[in-house]
Amino acid sequence: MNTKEVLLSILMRGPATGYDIKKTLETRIANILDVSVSNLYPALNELASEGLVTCQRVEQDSRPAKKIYELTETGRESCIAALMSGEPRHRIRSEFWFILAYAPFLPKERIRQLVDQRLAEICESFERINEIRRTDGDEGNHEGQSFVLGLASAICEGERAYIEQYREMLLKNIPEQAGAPRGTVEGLMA
Amino acid sequence: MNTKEVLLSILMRGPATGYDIKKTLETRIANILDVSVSNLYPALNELASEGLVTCQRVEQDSRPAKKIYELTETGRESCIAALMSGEPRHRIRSEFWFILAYAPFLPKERIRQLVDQRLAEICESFERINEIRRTDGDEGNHEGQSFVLGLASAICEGERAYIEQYREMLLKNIPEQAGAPRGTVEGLMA
DNA sequence: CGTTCCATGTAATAAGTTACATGATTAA
DNA sequence: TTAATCATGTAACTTATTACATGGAACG
Repeated sequence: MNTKEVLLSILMRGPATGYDIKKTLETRIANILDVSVSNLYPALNELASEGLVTCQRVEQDSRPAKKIYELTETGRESCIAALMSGEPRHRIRSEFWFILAYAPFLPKERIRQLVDQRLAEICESFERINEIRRTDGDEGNHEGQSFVLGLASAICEGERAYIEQYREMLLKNIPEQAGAPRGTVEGLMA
Repeated sequence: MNTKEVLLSILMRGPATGYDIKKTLETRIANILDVSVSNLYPALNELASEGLVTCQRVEQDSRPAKKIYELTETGRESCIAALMSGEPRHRIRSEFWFILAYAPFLPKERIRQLVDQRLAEICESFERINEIRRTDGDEGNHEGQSFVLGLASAICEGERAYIEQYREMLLKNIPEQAGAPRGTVEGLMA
């Protein structure tokens, strides 16, 4: 599943400008699927030249001109075909978790800083998600959307609760100064 | 944080062969940080030519020769320096969640299939994590390791519970046949 | 007077993915 | 006999990241 398929899926909900899509990627989708925004405009132009979307330029006064992208019938079919085949992957890439697991040789102060930073990040996404849920509450027609927002929210809450519960225990077991590693990878694999 | 820094961090726990590291990436680390394994051997060779690790070739009978990589003092310092600076990112890339949120226009049968597939995946990682925790239980010296495994396990359990609780509600709201999209992105952003 | 919002892009480089390539041993 | 484990890599291709580039309007 690549950027173009993501864009087509978003456009299934209706026409939008690049900027609209960018906002959607940064607010709604960031909690769910981290996509590179910088590739947005080139990708939209490619979709247009492939005939999967149409592009209509609209002049505005006292604002830059915008381009409204809309799915063509081919684009709609192409999107559905892509989402019907292929198995979706669920990937986590948490440098934070990795460091906690694989770098207990760092000074305690650094670990403490990382934990607090992560807690702050979780609170941020938690509030971002709940803000969206509050907004969506008015309109009733977001089957999958509200399911997934609830899911993301539940996971944020779970991570927060776990960290707060075991935070002190983790820090207690780390020496104040940077320590030496112990054991070998072979030992760990045994 | 790139592949090389991940490799250095793993080698902080002791010398290992490429294959050892590969196994570690696939079992322990896969739940935490999804890294490309294919880049492993080239990256190890680059680390060796940069003087951050040493490489010792060991012949074996009735097995292919292996190469044991070990951190140099420079490599150790370089690893700590990298992990002390830079802010770790926590990214989720779930095509599964995205499809549920942005593609309720897919046929119900496909959604059902995706949900069941995800549930099976969660069970797998849950068991993989618990297997590792059981193994680690014997040795006592994995401060961060057990913290993070507990965290990953708690999140798996949270996701599983949420999906099982709301699964039927989600499916009930999706029409049997592929439906039309409604609303616009602008509407959703309001 | 500085920052955020709107609105669009390009270019260079770094990284990740997929497929290819080999080959003996051991357990089901 | 089929698959999995051990053990290493290369090459081509597709993505992602980072930095650059512009410019007016609105808000505090």
